[in-house]
Amino acid sequence: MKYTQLFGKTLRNVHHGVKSEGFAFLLRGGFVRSNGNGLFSFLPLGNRVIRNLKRLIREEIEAIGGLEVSVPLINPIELWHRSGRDRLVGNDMVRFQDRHGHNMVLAPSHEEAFVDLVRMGLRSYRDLPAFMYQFQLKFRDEERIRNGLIRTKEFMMKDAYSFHRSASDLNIFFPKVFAAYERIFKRCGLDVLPAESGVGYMGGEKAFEFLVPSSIGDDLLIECPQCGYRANKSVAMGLKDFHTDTPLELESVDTPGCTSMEELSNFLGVEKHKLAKTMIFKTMSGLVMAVVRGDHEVSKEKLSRFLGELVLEKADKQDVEQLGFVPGYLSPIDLSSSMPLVVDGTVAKSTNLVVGGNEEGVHLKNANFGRDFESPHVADISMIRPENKCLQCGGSLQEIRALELGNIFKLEDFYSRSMGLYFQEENGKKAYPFMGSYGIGIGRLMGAIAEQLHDKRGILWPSELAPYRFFLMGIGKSDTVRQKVDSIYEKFHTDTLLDDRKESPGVKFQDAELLGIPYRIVLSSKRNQEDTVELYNRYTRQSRLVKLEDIEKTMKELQEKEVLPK
RNA sequence: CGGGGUGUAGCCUAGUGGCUAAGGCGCCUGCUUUGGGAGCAGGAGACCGCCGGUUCGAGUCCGGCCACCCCGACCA
Repeated sequence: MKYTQLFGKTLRNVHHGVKSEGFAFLLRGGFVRSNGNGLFSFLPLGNRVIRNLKRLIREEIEAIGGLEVSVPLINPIELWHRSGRDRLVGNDMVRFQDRHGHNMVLAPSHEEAFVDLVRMGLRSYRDLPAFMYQFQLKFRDEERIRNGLIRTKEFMMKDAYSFHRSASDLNIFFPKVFAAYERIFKRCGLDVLPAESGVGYMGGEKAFEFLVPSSIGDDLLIECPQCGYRANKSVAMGLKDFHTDTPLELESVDTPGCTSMEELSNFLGVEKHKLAKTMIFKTMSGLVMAVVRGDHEVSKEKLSRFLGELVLEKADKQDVEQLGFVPGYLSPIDLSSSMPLVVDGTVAKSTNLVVGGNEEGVHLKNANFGRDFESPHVADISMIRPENKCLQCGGSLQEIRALELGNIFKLEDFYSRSMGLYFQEENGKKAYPFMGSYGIGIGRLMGAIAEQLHDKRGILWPSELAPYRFFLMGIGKSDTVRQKVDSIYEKFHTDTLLDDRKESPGVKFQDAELLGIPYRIVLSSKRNQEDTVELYNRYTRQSRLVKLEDIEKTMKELQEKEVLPK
């Protein structure tokens, strides 16, 4: 490619709102442009990176048997009725009607569409396993759009779905995808951390995320450096401490204006771990009350897991009042409602907690589980804190901010049962396949690579992802130099960006660094006299002189060899 | 969705209520220059986000709307 024919110029600066350095380089280099909040165009250079990412991912997914297909971005809502997820997903999913008044959605994920596709080809156990993937847009009307490509409304995803005859077949297959994911991220030059994660509205039993530590990530990981335990904070387990005393008598106290744990703790002069926090959540089948200690947060993932159904959100004020509760002073004591009460283990074990009085401005001191309030549902529903110890080895835990790049879910037979996808077993009986689903966000991956792999001058693309492998330029007006440049370009033009601009060498050097092209080849009349060319390595910032007669051979070798910036 | 911030030329910015809205980058023309974002000369490019108000006079003050950016959103 000749630079003069390339669309998308480099920029000297971006406005200071852009906090993410990697994203700033992507903008400055002319890789991407924003077209509105959370919406992006990929320019020729950026699109080449995307293409390379896809090629890399195809190689790894097809190496474990994946077949590439494509299902539509738009789904009839009917599909989502059948799985029941139309009621779980909420406002992330854009719904609309076509001109005939048919209800459609922009798919935020494609489990339903794949189940529907597989239905056409699945009759017998002999048709299993099936493993298919696609690169397809997802649309999620995100409430939290941020950091350029990291969190967008519309994004390309590699999503893969596997269908198995049995749970054990799925269990055998699952680690293969896990290993393929590790290879993919490694080839991208990223040190990812696999971690156990929640399942959200994807459903299913077990899930893992692949995350890269990053300050611009939205996830918190809990890790035990001693034994290697690692999980998303939303599902992480740990040894929680609790305090016990001799139970005292239940006592009412006036607590005007204390509707948060912070206020209550300050007002009473009592540490937060001696308070109990009572909250009401919505689920599809109704409301549920949860009690955790004042210094803890409810994990909706853990609560969902315990209930066996997705916890959607906090109940709103009106719902709470309608049930006869006083917002800010919720109490698990004297529950007249039939709503299930789930009590965190730490609350059940602690003594003399302060709980809401279910009366404006009143709390109750010395509440004790088993005496003042009771429930058969005692479970771990609170998030652990970094100061808690590892459940497996007792070691100290640490909290890591990280960015999720991919995930893998064991969906079991949730979708096949709800959507009626079945096959005939050897014995003639009907059976439902066990499913896995496996995603990687392509744009986010590109953003994460730019974020992780850059220096002051620009991006450091791994060689197999770089838009071009060679940046070729000549210095001076010498005709012989130009001819030699042209002759090299001719042989390597598909993998070379030839900077044929009438710019000073400095400008070209700067842009070559910014674009992160791994090798820069410079010919000049000065060097030309010695019949040598300069070969510069973007990662090491070292250059060496190669004899002109050897340069093509050297370039061929460099084309064959994949290199990471580290 | 909540809080905060910002909207001035393609990009980044300056601009006490007062003349014809300023600078840098980029762009166009010509010449010079060719090893780290070159020099000289000339030139084009702005309904100052939109609507309304205050005022003799608004880019500037007030109100509303819109867009974008940052932060927060489970602690009722």
